[in-house]
Amino acid sequence: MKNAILIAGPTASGKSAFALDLAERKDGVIVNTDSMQGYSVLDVLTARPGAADLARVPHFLYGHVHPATAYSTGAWLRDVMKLIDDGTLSARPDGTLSARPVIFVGGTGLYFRALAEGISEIPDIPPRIRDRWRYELKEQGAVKLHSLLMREDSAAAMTLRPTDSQRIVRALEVLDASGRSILEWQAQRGWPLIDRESARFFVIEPDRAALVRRIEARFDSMLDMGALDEVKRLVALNLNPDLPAMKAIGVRELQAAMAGKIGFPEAIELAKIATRQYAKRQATWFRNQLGPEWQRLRPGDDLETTIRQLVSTTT
RNA sequence: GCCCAGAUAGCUCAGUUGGUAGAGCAGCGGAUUGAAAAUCCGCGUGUCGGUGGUUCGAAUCCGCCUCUGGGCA
Repeated sequence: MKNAILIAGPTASGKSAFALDLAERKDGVIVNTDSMQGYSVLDVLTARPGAADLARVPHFLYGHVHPATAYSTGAWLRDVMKLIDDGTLSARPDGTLSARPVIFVGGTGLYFRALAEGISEIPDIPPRIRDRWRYELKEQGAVKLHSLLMREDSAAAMTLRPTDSQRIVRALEVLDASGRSILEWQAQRGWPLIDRESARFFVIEPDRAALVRRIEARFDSMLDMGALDEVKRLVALNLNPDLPAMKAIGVRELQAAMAGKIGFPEAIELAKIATRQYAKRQATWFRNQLGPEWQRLRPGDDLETTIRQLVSTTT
């Protein structure tokens, strides 16, 4: 896909507004590049674009997955591929097809990497095998599973810390399901879905202190917008608390407060802290994992000028 | 006013019989190939309330002062 525009940024950095403004002026469409905004129910807590935004510009892959589903980088990539292949992203309301600018916006570094650099082709893991290893993790703990991996696939084990539960489980389930080491699979690099030459890469890097202020104000407004009811609706689904949607920031905290385990002021403070810590991890990823093709938008940079240049250069 | 208990990292607190201090949380830095808002790693950031004294040496013992709780009036 040619002329893609990628916009990455930490939570509450204003990237969605930037993308919306740009999409509207370029007659473009927006594709979600965030692991949490794909889930339905979590409208408020994931700061998903609201009805007014959706009416201005076509948005894709927002709220299209039920929280009972364990969505993933691979599933997202397949969803994007489908949108590209079936022409959905290029279609205009009048039915004509022409190159419509596609803007990818979100905060998940791994999704951007998969999109722009590709990800190794690895077969899907049957649910039975996934569940088995996650069960073993709970039963035995990460260190024991790491020892097991060391016996079965020592090369992979040596690239992982014995405490890194998630990657250990991943290595074990890939070996179990495919009979081959995850390292062998990963040795074959994937292909980017976008044409890198014609793409534009932007990452918003806000001042940390200013971002903290925005995070706190935004969580307060989420409460005003019904975050508590949203958590109630999610809890009513009675899902496994290990599911990714259940790990959205604010869910655990507000749930604990509603159950009377902690006070509401404390829950709110904890959620704000978790959001700050998340923003910090995002900043670390963007700072160190994104290549030189990414244009860094620092505080004080004029986004309006950036948008004008984009509008005038590419179509 | 008197009595008691406190005052140590941004916060909550440890600190043995005197040897210039350390935990948790917060914070900062880093890793990151299909649940990534996940998972994991590293880093202590200090006028020990102030002041005078005892001592080779005081967060620690003594005096005075300041502040904060609680009690008695």
